[in-house]
Amino acid sequence: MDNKELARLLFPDVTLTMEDMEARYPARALPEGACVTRIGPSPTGFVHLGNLYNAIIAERIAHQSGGVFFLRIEDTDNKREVEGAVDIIINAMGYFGVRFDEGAVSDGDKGDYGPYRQRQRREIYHVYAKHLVEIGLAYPCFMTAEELDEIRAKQEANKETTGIYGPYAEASRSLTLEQIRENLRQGKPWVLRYRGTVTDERFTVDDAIRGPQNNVRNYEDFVLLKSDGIPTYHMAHVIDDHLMRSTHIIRGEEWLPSLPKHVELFRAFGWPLPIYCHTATLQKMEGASKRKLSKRKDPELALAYYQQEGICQNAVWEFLLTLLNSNYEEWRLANPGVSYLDFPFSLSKMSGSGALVDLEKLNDVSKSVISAMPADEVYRCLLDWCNVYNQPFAGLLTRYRERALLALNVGKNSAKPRKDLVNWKQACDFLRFYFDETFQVEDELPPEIDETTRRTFVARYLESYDHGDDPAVWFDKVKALTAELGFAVKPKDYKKNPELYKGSIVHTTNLLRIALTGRANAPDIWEVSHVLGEEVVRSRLEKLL
RNA sequence: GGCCCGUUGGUCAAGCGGUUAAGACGGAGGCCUCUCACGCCUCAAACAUGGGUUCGAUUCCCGUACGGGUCACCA
Repeated sequence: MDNKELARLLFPDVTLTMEDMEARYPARALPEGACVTRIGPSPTGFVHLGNLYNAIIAERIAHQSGGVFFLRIEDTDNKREVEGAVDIIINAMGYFGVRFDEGAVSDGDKGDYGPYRQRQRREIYHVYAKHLVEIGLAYPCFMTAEELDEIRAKQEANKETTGIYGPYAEASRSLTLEQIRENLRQGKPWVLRYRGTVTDERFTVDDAIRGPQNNVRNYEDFVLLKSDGIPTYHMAHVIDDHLMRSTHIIRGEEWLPSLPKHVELFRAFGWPLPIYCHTATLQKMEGASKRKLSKRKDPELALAYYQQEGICQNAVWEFLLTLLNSNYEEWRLANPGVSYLDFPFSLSKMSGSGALVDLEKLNDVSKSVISAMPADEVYRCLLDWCNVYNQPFAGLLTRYRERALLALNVGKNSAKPRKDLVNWKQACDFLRFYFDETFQVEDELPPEIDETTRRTFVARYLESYDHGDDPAVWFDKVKALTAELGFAVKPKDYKKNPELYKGSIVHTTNLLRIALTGRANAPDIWEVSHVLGEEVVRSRLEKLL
């Protein structure tokens, strides 16, 4: 068989060579040690946490080393592609603060190593496909789906390893040039297969996360080009990451089993292997066992879920960073107020086993993150979110901007800042009482206070109320009034001798709190009063007269 | 089923031959306190299992069990 002739027959349009490709995509001019990484999502319309998880690793590795991080759209499967999916990916990544240096952008490409959409790289792949045919490492296969099924059924019946390899590839491998020419002339569909080697030979690849990975050398005649001329993932990965000069391949562990194929191809082309980093799969608890997060059953897997819930972008990063590098929390404690981007991220600190996504933990991280953010930043984020998901509230935030900023600042200046806000959705609910439009009395007034006492208390409170009082003076007045009406000023006194009092200061302050906020659980009364302003304070209290 | 990866408290995890086996979330109790939140203190809670190697194994090796992944013209 004349391989050169076969190559010309199969790829008549290919005129460029591998050398041309090398010239078009030269090695990147980057400082020593700079890493080039990427994410390669498929445009299925569904972006999940795992995508972000891997994106964060790749982004950190690249930017921490002064390298390049890019976005490549892996759209080789046109059956799964969804309209607008590329924008969904770009927007979701953008929402969570993942910034690309180059790659696919909404209306095209940015960068010198494109195209960054695999379907547009068809000609590039064909150069390499042709080369493999020329050197006898690839051949066309005309087997139909039915024939493939038959082979599989036979293998299963014989308890043999399934797939196309060795003897099962013989029929296709041994087609003569004439037979191939004839098949092509008849327009029979074909795929290009790699010529595997059935052997016991093993090889070891060092995974940056998992250490040495030992595997049997690829024996399969796996598919390189599908019948539409588009490559499979295996082929595309090897060629793209070589030409785009990726130094680190960060991808899920589900790729580990196909590593032999990739190593085989890198060697066939004579290229150096990139550094593989196979990440653990995010898991979730189901009953008593863990399982992989699935997009069908787990809404919290979709990045869109975090957007809808209004989970703060920084919180998601911090949360994922704690999963990725266990020393992150320790570092954060030692470095409050510093950007998470300053954290020295390390691949070797990553665990090879799957982490469980714990929403409780996320919420805890989230509370701390928001609590540490300055009020104006919280305001900005909250407003951004509301503009999309809660427009009425966005209107209030805009109309009462000053008051909202004050409200978001409540408890912030203390040594132990409050952690009232968990996410933007919950924040809208929490902040409702600051605005008359959304204020409502949700809790019962304390039953310890009868109606007459209530009226007297409120009337006297309003009489002596001076909006200019500082917290200490204000509280002294409350205490005096509380005592005067027969309530214990110290809750402990009441606890000890309940018969001596009508109730305690807990009840009188709760009366004020509920009148002002509608809730028994709310921040400091004095602070709230000063956010609301004297007019609102008086009007809300007067309703109790 | 074959191959691959993994296994420290409920969860995330530190540990890298000798430790009272960290820490965080969650849980329980307490303190602080005008409620709540915060903060602080205390408690309960773990090395899957059987063999080796070793003076000594959570740590190294092998088997077993369990969990996960993968076996496509999907990525």
